Amino acid sequence: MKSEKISELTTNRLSVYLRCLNEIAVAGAKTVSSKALADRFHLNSAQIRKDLAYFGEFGVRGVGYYVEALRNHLTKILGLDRENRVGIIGAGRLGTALADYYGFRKANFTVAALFDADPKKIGKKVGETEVKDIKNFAAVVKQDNIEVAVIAVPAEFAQAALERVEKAGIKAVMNFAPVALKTSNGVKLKSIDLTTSLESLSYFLAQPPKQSSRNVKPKVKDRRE
Amino acid sequence: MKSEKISELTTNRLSVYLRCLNEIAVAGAKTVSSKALADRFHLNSAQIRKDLAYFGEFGVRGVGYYVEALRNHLTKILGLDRENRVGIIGAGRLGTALADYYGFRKANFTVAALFDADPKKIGKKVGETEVKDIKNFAAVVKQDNIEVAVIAVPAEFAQAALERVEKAGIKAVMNFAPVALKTSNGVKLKSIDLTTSLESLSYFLAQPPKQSSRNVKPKVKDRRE
DNA sequence: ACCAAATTGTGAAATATCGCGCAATATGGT
DNA sequence: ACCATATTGCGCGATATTTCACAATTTGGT
Ligand SMILES: NC(=O)c1ccc[n+]([C@@H]2O[C@H](COP(=O)([O-])OP(=O)(O)OC[C@H]3O[C@@H](n4cnc5c(N)ncnc54)[C@H](O)[C@@H]3O)[C@@H](O)[C@H]2O)c1
Ligand SMILES: NC(=O)c1ccc[n+]([C@@H]2O[C@H](COP(=O)([O-])OP(=O)(O)OC[C@H]3O[C@@H](n4cnc5c(N)ncnc54)[C@H](O)[C@@H]3O)[C@@H](O)[C@H]2O)c1
Repeated sequence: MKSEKISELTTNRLSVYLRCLNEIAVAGAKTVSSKALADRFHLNSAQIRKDLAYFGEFGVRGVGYYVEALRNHLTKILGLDRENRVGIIGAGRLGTALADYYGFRKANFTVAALFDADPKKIGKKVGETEVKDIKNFAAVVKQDNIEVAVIAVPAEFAQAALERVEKAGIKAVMNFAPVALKTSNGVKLKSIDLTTSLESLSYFLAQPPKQSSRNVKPKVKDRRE
Repeated sequence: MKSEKISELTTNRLSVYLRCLNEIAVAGAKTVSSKALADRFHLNSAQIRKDLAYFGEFGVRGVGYYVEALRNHLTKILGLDRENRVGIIGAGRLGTALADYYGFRKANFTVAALFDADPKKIGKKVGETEVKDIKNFAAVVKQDNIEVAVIAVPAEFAQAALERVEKAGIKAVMNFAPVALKTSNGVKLKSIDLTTSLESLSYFLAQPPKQSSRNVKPKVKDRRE
């Protein structure tokens, strides 16, 4: 067990490991080796052992990892053992699609409210979730114990939305607007940029990596998608 | 100009640079320096110069980069100078939200068709786009010149969808299902995993970085989101 | 014509991340 | 009890990526 900084690449992988452990648990296996886990993704087994070792010695030499025990550890490490209450800003196509995404619930996230500025949308329900006036954001956050914000408004309003979120004291934000946002200190911002992902695919089609021995054009490396 | 492998981190940044250049062009500036670009994101200017230098010497010493010229170069490098035709598999909440996402059009992507297995959805229209029977996937791909597939089906069907996509000869795929997919050689897969992103936020809330009294010293590193 | 200021392109140093290889240790068979 | 096999934890070298730092250019002022 080290006391080092944990890279986000590691925490992302922990999430993937946990998902996999859940499947393995359902399948009924009691233990799993780093090698067996590694084979499921295209990962190196040492990578997995190292990721886990940052948080403790969970494995048993000669045996592997006890599935249930490791599952519990990862659940706790990732903070999935307590409810995370979420507010989504922007009740548009994306915001409403996210509002009842089962993946939220699975990770112990509950969408407590949607927020919008459009009077036509305010007061409506999306599934179980009510659309509230963005003007009341801070109050609703306080009342409903919201700790996580999702920004799903058009790019030009995203920075303002973020600032509102920060003023309300929220420390974890997921942003879908294709724009670089500036956060204050201590606020964790995770941006998911579809445009960039798309354009990266486009690059691949435009500049396909050559297979031939005498390649002149650049090859694209392939890790970390 | 080097003849090295281009990392995906670089191509992602190119996309961000291009977006920024478009804004700058609208604002009317003729040239821009790597420093000015870097200040817009939280990037090092040398990083930008190096990213660009992989593809040519686009800058002028003492001056910077000509906005229009660089914009054209990046557009071409990223393959955004030609239409990319897209098929979305899964006409559910996410698939339909994506179907008329303006970010697609902006990057010169056109959604040619949605595909679903549900007879109730087949034949319906989502905006301009018709929902077609997934069984006819290969034929529609051929007829409509589809080059990019988006997988937006439940996780348990995603691998099968990918195999169908590969059989149809498609080389670029974006996947939203929270599952590790196996691709054949030469196929570019870009997975966007909301669950993992969410859980990474949860980790941050559960394990807040320690702060020393004077210095804000994040325990979790923050790059590459 | 010359100089100061701005700014690129890039080799080299600094960091960050990954993967090899192996001692340590648990298990099961004999 | 001993040995063969499995498999972890981890030091350390290998790769990948970022940042530094500076010579080389260009521009504009005098
Ligand atoms: N639709 C997609 O598939 C998709 C995919 C990836 C990213 N995005 C991005 O996500 C964001 C939302 O996309 P969308 O397609 O859902 O857009 P949308 O236009 O359907 O919805 C945006 C919503 O935000 C609301 N809004 C505007 N200003 C607001 C404010 N200040 N406060 C609160 N609400 C406000 C609008 O009333 C609207 O309901 C955009 O930035 C878009 O680029 C969309
Ligand atoms: N909804 C979200 O906000 C969201 C966000 C991120 C990721 N995802 C992921 O995206 C995927 C789709 O999510 P969703 O919420 O749109 O689900 P959904 O249930 O609303 O839609 C899934 C659609 O796929 C269709 N489908 C099922 N099997 C199919 C097959 N073999 N071929 C073609 N179509 C098939 C279904 O008929 C349905 O229309 C899931 O994997 C989900 O985990 C969803």
